Amino acid sequence: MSAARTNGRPESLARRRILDTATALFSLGGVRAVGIDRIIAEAGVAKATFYHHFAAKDDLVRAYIEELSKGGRAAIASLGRRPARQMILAIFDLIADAADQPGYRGCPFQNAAAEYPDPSSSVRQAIDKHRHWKWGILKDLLITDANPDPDRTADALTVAADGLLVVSHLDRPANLRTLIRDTVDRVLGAPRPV
Amino acid sequence: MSAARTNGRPESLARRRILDTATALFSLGGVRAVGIDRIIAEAGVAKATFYHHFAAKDDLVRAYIEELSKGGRAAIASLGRRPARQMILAIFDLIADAADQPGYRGCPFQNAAAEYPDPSSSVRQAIDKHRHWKWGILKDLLITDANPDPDRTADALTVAADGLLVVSHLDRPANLRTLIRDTVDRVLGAPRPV
DNA sequence: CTGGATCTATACAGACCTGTCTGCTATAGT
DNA sequence: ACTATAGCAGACAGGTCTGTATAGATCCAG
Repeated sequence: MSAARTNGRPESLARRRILDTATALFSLGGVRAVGIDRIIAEAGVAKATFYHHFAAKDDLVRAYIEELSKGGRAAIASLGRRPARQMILAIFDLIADAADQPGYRGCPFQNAAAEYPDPSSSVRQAIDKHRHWKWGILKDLLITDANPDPDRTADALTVAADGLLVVSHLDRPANLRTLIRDTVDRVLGAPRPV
Repeated sequence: MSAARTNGRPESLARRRILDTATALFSLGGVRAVGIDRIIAEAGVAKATFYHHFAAKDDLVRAYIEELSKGGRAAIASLGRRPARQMILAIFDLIADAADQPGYRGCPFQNAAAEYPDPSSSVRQAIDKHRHWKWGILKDLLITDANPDPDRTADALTVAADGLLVVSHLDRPANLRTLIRDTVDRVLGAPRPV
């Protein structure tokens, strides 16, 4: 599956290496802080090759965002089927999984957005697309769960997810998984343990 | 009041202009994207003067964070006294006030943190200090409100505040004030309107 | 009245950045 | 066999960045 691009040819190996390297470096160090020179050096690729595949750095950044989005979709798809409520909890647990990774630096979508002030930039548009997709996933699960107000509750869950992503990075709470469960329970109105 | 620094002399006018200019430019454009040259140009200050007051750019960034923190404290202090629960809601409404500002670009603390990956940097430490202070404010209000678990609920409110700051910027919901009230109600367990 | 602090103006070093260009090689489809 | 695609290597232009240095003006306290 999916070693192919939109046309028939297989994806270029060099392009793949560039994208993988960029994903690692951007996530760890931020977008502006990582230069093209470093990316092509660590990817083992000539500069001309880079600019053959990407018209400018911003195109790489957009591809990086889309790569992250693809990864997020795959992570959720691989969760398997469960009841809607458990599904939501499993999705939120992915936040803890990410935070457990060494070198976790917070949500890369939020971080990238912070470096692109212009909301009409292609990078921000790619981020918007991902966020809209994720919101739709949550809403669908809430509908399945017979939630009385899925739109509004999806908003509240989005707030919770973003907040947990920020807190998991900046405050590094010891009991993150408990905090996640507690937060989801508060938003969905479940009885909270003492 | 308070035109004085730690020593007896009044705060330097040039330093004040630098800090005001930096606050405006950093908030709007990000930290890395705004250079020293632009700051001193718009502040109307010589470069030597800048480096007389700040040893390096990072010192200015730390001062910028502390300036923002001071502003946040002042904003909360100026709310006046009300019952604890209303106080919490008033604090959260400050998020909507900020989002209504033209050129709002999201929480400047979150944005600055995104540009400083190293948690031990002085910038991140200043951000940590501010976050800890804010958490304490919320906890104290929850104690006053006779909340059964003020620590855990302060965590949940912090999650809510950070999430609302992200969402108010990236999603720009039309009914932000309603979303804020709804979120706080869910976290504190109040009956939600249909 | 003298020395220190504050300030302006400007030039410069050295690093790093993005993006272009030239040359050359190898492979694969038509 | 020809040509388009993909790739490597490296130089280079032109800009921006931080931070330092030089040289002089102003003001105030001891």
